[in-house]
Amino acid sequence: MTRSRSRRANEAWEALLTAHASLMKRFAAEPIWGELSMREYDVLYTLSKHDEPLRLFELGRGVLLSQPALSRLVDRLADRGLIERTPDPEDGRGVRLDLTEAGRERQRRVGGRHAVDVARAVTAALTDEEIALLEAIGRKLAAQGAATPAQRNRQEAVL
Amino acid sequence: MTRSRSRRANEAWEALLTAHASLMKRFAAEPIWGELSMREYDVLYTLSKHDEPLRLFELGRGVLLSQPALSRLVDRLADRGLIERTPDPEDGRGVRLDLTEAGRERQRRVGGRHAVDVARAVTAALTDEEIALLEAIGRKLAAQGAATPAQRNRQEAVL
DNA sequence: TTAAGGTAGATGCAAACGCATGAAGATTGG
DNA sequence: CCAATCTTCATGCGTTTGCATCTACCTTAA
Repeated sequence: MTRSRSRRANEAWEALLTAHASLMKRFAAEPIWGELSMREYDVLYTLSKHDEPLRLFELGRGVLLSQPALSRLVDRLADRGLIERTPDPEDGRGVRLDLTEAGRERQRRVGGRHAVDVARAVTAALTDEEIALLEAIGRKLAAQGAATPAQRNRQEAVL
Repeated sequence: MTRSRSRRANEAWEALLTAHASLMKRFAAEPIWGELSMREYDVLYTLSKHDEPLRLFELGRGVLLSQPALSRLVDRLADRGLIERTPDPEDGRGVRLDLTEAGRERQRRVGGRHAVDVARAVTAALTDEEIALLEAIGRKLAAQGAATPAQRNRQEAVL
């Protein structure tokens, strides 16, 4: 019945969490980051993946950080000249974020070294087939996480 | 050649990161946590998995947190009566950490609700086979992360 | 035995975070 | 058209984090 399937789902999730924590520690310990924290790098990397500037809230979808924290993280990166912040002409509330040339260059430098470490760790642990499966499974899970934005009006509605 | 394999490894890792961030946000948004942060819950959960008390540094292996931060997080949980902290009789430097009855009870309560959410998300996204694969792959990656504790004496040794 | 070096955990302090809230532009319904 | 509501981002403030460092204890080797 469902019992076993739920249990297995939880065990798989725990395995994912453990893998995440374990490898993140490993990567964080590598002497490749320079002045960047991993979170800052994550933001630079996300921006580097997109050609058009991103809105702050779009950036927020990919980053595990509260909106105010992200807002200030972007502040700092802008102060350091790695990110350009311009008001969105199509939405007076919004901000358009883009890498500066220095930011793009910095991302490439650090990203190149980091990619080596990632490849080393992942290929050492998994076969080609497992790597492909991990990517497919990760995408499915990510899609699931993004869905169903909210339906929590129960408790509040009652009071 | 190695090129493609490295690239695939990086894409798989990115998929894992995205899945992690996406689902963590989802779970964090659930109204099940009460007075606990997810990090605090993580510590309670880790302790609940072990019968004997854990050392602080053992706890640290599973938690993505610096040693001082973990030390103080445990402080707070002890102040709240959820964790018991006793000096290790076999190692004068060490501390033995265990859940109090209140801590165990709190973990069970929150953990039960959380497990439901995890199962819902994971089973909605994956087949039984994928769930099994995710668990196997996660364990392999975690083992890889834990291995090779350190061999960074190159740069330092040179100077 | 004891000096040198290593490991476990705690603490001072500045930086970063989350929550609550605010200001301002967008959107929607009457 | 405009009031009410929602969305986007910023800011005040108390809490938590990380880095550097310290103390205390363990281990090793001479």
